[in-house]
Amino acid sequence: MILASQQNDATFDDVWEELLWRGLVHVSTDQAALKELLAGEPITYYCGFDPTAPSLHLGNLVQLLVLRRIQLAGHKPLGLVGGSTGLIGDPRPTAERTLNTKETVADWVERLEVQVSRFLSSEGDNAVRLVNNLDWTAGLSAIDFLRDIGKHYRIGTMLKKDAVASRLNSEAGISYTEFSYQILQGFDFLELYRQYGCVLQSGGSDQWGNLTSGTDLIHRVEGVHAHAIGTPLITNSDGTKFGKSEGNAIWLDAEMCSPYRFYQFWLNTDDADVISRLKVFTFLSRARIEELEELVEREPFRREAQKVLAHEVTTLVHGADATAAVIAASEALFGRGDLAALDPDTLEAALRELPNTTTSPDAPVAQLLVDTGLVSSVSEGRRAIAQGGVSIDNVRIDDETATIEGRVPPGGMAVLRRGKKTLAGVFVQ
RNA sequence: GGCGAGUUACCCAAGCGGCCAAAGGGAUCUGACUGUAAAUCAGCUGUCUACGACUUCGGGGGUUCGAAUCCCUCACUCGCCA
Repeated sequence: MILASQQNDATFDDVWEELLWRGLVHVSTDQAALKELLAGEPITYYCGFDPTAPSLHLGNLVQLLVLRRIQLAGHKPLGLVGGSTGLIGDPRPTAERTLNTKETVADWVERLEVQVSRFLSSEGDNAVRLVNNLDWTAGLSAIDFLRDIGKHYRIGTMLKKDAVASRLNSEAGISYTEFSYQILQGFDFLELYRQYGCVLQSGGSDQWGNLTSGTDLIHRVEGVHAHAIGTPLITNSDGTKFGKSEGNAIWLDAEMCSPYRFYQFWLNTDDADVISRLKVFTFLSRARIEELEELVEREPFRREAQKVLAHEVTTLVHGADATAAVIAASEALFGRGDLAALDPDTLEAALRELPNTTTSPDAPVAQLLVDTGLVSSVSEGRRAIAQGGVSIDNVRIDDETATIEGRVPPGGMAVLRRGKKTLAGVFVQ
């Protein structure tokens, strides 16, 4: 339903021009050749997702949307979930990864496959096809691997890849396992070329070394020029990391990041970033985004662009119904100061959208902060209260040891607030 | 295989027998301002049955009235020499 409403902007010559305008191309192979390729007959292309967690996050969403935009231009996407690469671990610049058990990885693969398939159409001639690189590596012996694939790799080239070089220059060093990662990913591309004629891989620019590993291998073995697109790292203009909220990643899974939090994350986008986010994360037309850009300029306090952004992306990830519910909740809770004026049903629905807890009348406020996840320990809760950062129904709590007695009647409910915008619901028995 | 250096709280990094729950910086969080913004200023930042107690300085063991600090050992990292 949501997929059906998506389309590329017809005012662009082709999808390549649109990708450029949306700021989605940071590096790529031959630009002229890519433009021609994407404007021509349907090609098969892919992007891989490694199971490093039970859910994809916003960084992965960028890739999913790149896949979707190219699919909308008529091309055939392959969604690869890295059942084998997830067992090895892509080298991070800082430190060696901890290996997960095979069972864990297999479980995460299943979860990611479900998520990936949600963002791509599975209908028509260019329906998405899900692939798992474990299928062509599980049976591969170490000897065959070294003879058939390893022989095409030069150590000098491998050492020069940024991911490897930075690790070699760090105290962490790098294991042979992670060092080999680039070969596995290169082999994936070759395998997909052989099986499906896949000639394009997209990924984050931090994956560039792994992307070219594949194009180089295909060229060497098959004599064919395959292509790669590296999307830019999404950054916040204030220098903080994008895609984090209070230090936690924003996950696509509703269990790991509630739709309410997800919506709030987008709503709080900085003015300086909101336009580029609209380009990357929504299917809104160029005309519509330019209109919003003007609104940010003219009436920043209305935050129209942020509202549209939050609405669009939340709908994309969690669906229209969930989005309507979280918007209603947000408006109820942030709308006016007077919560008492809200009708109970609206309030209860809003509180259900928040992290919430049911408690007895003599519960200490500091404990409720912990129960609702607003803080991680009682100490932190007391600290927050001491700093004047905690309120119930917009009445500030000034005593660290306060209980809710007298503040919320038995059978009642209340809004527990920490800071300006971290909220939870409290239901009293 | 040999030798040397190192492993401190979310990150970087001081500390080298008691005055260390551990300097400083970054980051987070809270307050003021505000648009549920940015910038700026101020404050907080181990846990708890909370003016006290308990657990932390790679793991384990030991010396000592007392250890992040000394000794032994294991693991890991970095460098130099083979």
